[in-house]
Amino acid sequence: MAYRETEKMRNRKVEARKRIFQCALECVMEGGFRSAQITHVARAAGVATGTIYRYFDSKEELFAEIFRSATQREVDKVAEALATEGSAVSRLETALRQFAERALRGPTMAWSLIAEPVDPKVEAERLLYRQAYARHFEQAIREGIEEGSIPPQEARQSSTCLVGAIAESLVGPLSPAQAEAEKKADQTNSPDKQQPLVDSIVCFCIQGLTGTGR
Amino acid sequence: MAYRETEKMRNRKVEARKRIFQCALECVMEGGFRSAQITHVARAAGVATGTIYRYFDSKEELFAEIFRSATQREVDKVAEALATEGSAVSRLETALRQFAERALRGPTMAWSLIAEPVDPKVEAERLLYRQAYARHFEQAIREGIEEGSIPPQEARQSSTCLVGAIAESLVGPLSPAQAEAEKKADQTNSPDKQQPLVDSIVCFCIQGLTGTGR
DNA sequence: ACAAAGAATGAACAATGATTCACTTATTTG
DNA sequence: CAAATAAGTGAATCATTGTTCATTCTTTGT
Repeated sequence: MAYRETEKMRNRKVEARKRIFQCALECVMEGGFRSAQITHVARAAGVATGTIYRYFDSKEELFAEIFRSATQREVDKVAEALATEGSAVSRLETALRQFAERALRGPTMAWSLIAEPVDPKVEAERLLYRQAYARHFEQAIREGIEEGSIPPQEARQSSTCLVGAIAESLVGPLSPAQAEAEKKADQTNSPDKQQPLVDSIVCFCIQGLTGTGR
Repeated sequence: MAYRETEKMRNRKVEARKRIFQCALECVMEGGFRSAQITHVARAAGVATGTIYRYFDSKEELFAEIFRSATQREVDKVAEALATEGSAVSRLETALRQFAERALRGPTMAWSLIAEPVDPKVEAERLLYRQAYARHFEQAIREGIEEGSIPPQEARQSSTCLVGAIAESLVGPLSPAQAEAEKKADQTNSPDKQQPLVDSIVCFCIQGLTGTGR
C-alpha cells in the first residue's frame, strides 16, 4: 500500500473545484458565456486546461453549472419575495419589481442569463429556469384567485406571459449595444431613468393579471 | 469583344439565386438554422458550395436574408390585421390571435424564427424584428389611447410586453421537445387543444392593455 | 471555330476551440 | 528512500464548418 486519498488531499481538491468554478463565473460576469473559453478559465484559475477536465466533464457541463447557480439565486429571490406577507397581487408586484431592478443593477450578467446566445446544454437550463420562474408566479396567481384579488384565469398561461413580458422588456435595456451607448452618455445606468421602465412593466403585468392598477 | 452579359444569362442568374434561396429556406423549414449548412443547401440546390458564394457574401448573410424574408411575412400579417376597421382593441386582439395561430400551424419554422439559437447576425435580425412587431403594436396602442378604448400608458413599453408575452407563451408549445411528444401522442397539433392556449394569451395581453376582457 | 469573359466546381484550406494523453510532478505509506 | 498512486500539465489532436481559389466548363461575339 502506498497512496490513499487523505483528508488534506480531499479538501485541496474541493478547493480546486471551487476555484475553477469561481473563476469561470467571473469570466462570464465579465464577458458573458461567449468569451468564457476553457483556456481563459484555466489561466484565471492558475491551472492547466487539462486540469479542468478532472473536475468537470465538459465545457458545456461546467457552464451549465455556472448558469444554474447564478439563476437559482434569482429564482430564490423571486420565491422569497412571493413568500412574504400581503396579498398575492402586492407580492407579485414586489417580486417583479425586484427582479427587474436586480437585473438592471447587474446588466452584463443578467443579459447573459436572460438573452445571450449560449450552448445547447446551457440553453436547455435556461428553458428549465424560465419554467421555474413561471411555476413560482403560477402558485402566487392561484393564491390570488383563491383569495379573490385576481380574477379566475389559466394561472399557468398567465405566469408564462409574465415571464415573457418582463424578460422581453429587459432584453433591450440589458443588451451590450445599449450598455455601450449608455457608457458614452452618462456615468452608469442611472436609476432615475430605470424607474419608469420598471414601473410600466410592472403595471402592464399586474393589470394583465387583475384588470386594475394603472 | 467576346462576352457580354446577355438577358438570358441575367435571368439564369436570377433563377439560380432564387433557387439557392428557396433551398436554403427549405433546409431551415425542415431542420432549423442549426442543420442548415452550406453543404446541405448546395446539395439541395444542385450546385457546388463555391457557387453559393457568388450569390451571397457569407453563410450568415444568406440566412439573415432567409430570416428577414420569413419574418417580414409575419410582420406584414400583423400590420395587415392592425390596419383593418374596428377599435384598436379588437384589431390588436385579432393581430395577436392570428400571430399565435399562424405560429402553431407551422411550429418548426415558427420555433426557428422565435426561439432557436442562431448565429449573431441572424440574432441581430431577430432583435430588429421584435422591435418591428413592437412598433406596430405601439402604433395601435396609441390609437387606442386616442380613441379612449385603452387607458393612457407607455405605449412603447406595453408593446414590448405584448411581444414578450406572446413569444414566451409560444416557446414551450413550439419547442422541438414538445413537437416530439405530440408526434407520439396524437396525429398533429390538434387545434382544439390550441384554442384555449391562444385564448388565454390574448386575454392576458388585452387585459394588460385595457384592464378588461377576462 | 475560336478567343474572351464569366460562371461553376469542389477539394484544399483556415479558423476556432474543445478535448485528449503521454509525460511530469506531488503525495502517501512501508 | 522507494514504490505506488494520483493530480497536474499543455502541446498536439480532433472535429466541425465556413470560405477560398486554381481549374474546368459555358456562353457570347466575330
